[in-house]
Amino acid sequence: MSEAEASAELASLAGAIAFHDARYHGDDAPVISDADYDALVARNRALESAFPGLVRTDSPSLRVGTPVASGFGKVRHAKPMLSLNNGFTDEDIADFAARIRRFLSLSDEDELALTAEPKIDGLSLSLRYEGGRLVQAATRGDGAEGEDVTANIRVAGAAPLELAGTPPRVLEVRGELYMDRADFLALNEAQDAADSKIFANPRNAAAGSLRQKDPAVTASRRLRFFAYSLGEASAPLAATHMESLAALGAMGFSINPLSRRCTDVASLLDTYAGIGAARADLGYDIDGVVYKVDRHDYQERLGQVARAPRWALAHKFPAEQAETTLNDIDIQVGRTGALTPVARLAPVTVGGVVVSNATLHNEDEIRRKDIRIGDRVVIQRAGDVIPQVVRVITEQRPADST
DNA sequence: CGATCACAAAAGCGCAAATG
DNA sequence: CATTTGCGCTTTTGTGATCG
Repeated sequence: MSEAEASAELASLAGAIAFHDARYHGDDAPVISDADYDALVARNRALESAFPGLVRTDSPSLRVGTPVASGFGKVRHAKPMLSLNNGFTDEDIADFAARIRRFLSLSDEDELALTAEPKIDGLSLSLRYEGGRLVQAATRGDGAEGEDVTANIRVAGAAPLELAGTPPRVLEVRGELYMDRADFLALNEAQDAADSKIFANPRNAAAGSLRQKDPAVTASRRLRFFAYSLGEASAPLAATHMESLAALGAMGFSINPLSRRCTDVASLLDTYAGIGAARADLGYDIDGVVYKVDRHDYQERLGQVARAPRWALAHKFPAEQAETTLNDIDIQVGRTGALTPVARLAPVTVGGVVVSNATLHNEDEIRRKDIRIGDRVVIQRAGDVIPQVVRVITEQRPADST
């Protein structure tokens, strides 16, 4: 196919898809089947990938709310949803603050206020309000495009459908959807009683509840939401992060009560220690503390690097570790045919979750750590999910067992 | 020019829904 | 009813760019 032919077909596809979008979204009266629509979109995508130079500025693949083959629609975020850089040591935190001071050319006398707030272990959402009313709720997705979960958020009762006071015309509120530990345990008891599947942890339970096709199921789950930042806003709420949070609270959102404003690194670390000490009693899971530059004008000047803002840092809690016995090593065949060795472990509790498998990543990893069947090993949960073998403790091994 | 940094891609787990 | 697919979350890894 020539470029000219491709260009002409892309033009006609753009027109056709726009027409059907309008029928589907605007009047809720589609004139072709979903499958036929999907075929148009797929054709458009195929042509675009064959002729990247021909991607139109009005390309359907770039548009908001383009429905996909099945499940939830896609939503393109007005502003990208970023992730956070991580820090682990006190030194990382000091470096973070120093880097910001340097970037902003602040003198030692200039105040640099940073906020500290718990990093909730849930899923981030972007809630879009127009005229004070919720019009769209979307998951983070890859940061640029997420899933439309509006219908489920409407019934979840976690965030207001209508904002109190006089909100800006357009306001995107971002925050974390999560499930309380108590609600998680109660849900699992109910699931158990009904012979249904048990959820592994509150985050997965929240994610699963949100992805329900039937909003009635979502409505029956107790989901909660902490607002922690803004996306697109037709007018700023305040000049600082703390004041923005207060404004969000006044509009009807839950705001995490442990957020603090600090003016030096020592008090950041104090807050971190305090939140860490309170962690077990919070009622919900957190996996660290997030520091943010308080002043919005500073935030803007700092901008972002890669997919994370320069003005924020996640101070992670140390990974929880436990000791157990390596019973066996299996080779697992992945979806793409990749081979992954998996450690079969004597079950052990790490961070409230019973772990019996851990990834060994690849053969080199096994050799490097000299891991063999029968070893006593230390495992840890990296991040949230994947347990891994950190090191080998004992040297007592059955002969020749790799 | 070697070492570090940034970034994308790939992988795993748990889940829900689609598929066969 | 079992398998596959796709998503959210996270880390690892390979590669390319940049810095000293």
